Amino acid sequence: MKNPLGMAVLGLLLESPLHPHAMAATLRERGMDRSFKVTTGSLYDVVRALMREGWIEARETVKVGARPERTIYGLTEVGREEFTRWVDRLVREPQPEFPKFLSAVSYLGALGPAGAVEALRERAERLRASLEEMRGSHRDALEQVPRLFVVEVEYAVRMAEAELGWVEEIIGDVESGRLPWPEES
Amino acid sequence: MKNPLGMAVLGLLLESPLHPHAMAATLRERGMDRSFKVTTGSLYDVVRALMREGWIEARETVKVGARPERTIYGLTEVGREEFTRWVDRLVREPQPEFPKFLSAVSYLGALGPAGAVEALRERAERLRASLEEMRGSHRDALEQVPRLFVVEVEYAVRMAEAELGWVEEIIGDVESGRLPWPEES
DNA sequence: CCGCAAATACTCGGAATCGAGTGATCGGAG
DNA sequence: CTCCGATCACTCGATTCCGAGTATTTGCGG
Repeated sequence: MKNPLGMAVLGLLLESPLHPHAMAATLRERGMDRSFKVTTGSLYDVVRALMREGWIEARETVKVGARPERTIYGLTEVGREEFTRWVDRLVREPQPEFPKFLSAVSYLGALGPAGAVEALRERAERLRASLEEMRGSHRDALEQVPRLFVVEVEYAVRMAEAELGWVEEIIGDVESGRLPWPEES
Repeated sequence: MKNPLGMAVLGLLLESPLHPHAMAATLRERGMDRSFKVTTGSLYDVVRALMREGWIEARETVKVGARPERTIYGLTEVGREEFTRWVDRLVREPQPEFPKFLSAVSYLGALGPAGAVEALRERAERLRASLEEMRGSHRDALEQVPRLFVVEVEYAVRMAEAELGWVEEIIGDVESGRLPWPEES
């Protein structure tokens, strides 16, 4: 059980039993798909895995019309405990992450000074747009629910701001020569 | 071709032809394994994929003693172009990322105010340690190579600082009641 | 000169991932 | 009342990922 989507499922079932499709729908409705990569395929795999571990259980299988059956899953006592343990662990222990931008920056040299500035400018632009959007949805959400339920957006905003700041600084450094390009290329 | 490790391979071959094992060794030596997830298994898959695309080619197969053969790969003209395109694209377009901490923070509520503060404190501690280490290796590296080749560490440091700042702020907010826990839990 | 840890170089198969596909039902425009 | 697109609910298999395993060789402490 390494897929964070499993954590999201447990978190949802804490409130009430659901069937997989409803889980995906709810996660998307609440904008949690910004925090979790929720793809249908993986979802069903994850649910099966949680069953195997005994953290959730099938409550009932309902058949409406001739559609595929909906199996409704609920949390077990163990699942409730594991959920907390899971959150706690991920909060406590920073995991090594490999964002694509980090990879790309490692080879920034390949773009040449002009190309690098060009590309970084575009990134900055896009970051500003995405920040705008995040701040908007955060404001909206705050009118509906307590702040605690939106802290993850505050975190995302903060990180995006930091990245934007760094990108702008590097653009400045390249243009001013504080970040020189070693000969050729 | 989505695996960033492919980009790292192209970047290395830009300098000189290598065999897979040497690629892994070089990447680790240079500390690039902080930017790329370099696992042997994936490496050989990635090399095969790059071959399929025609971005690299087998140069020679050397047999030393009774060890497994080493196949040495070199960049093709297409590969050289694709490398630049790849870097450019990843710099320009922010990709949606799903760091585990973001997932965890979404369910911070589950820990209760005291538990959350406890866990966040530990994270802060670990972040400070990891920052210390990154700053050290950045200083060391700067004496060996031009700044351009270490910008990715500057980025990583900046992001870690931002996260630490946010974590400390949230701890303060919980303790001061600026981030209240909605009833129960 | 003996043994054993580290380095060399890769293979293999199980597990995880995911998107495209399937086929049914529902709502509503005409 | 009938057609069509959206929604419902899930399955399937191709691809990717990766760690454990294999088998040799080199270096070196005693």
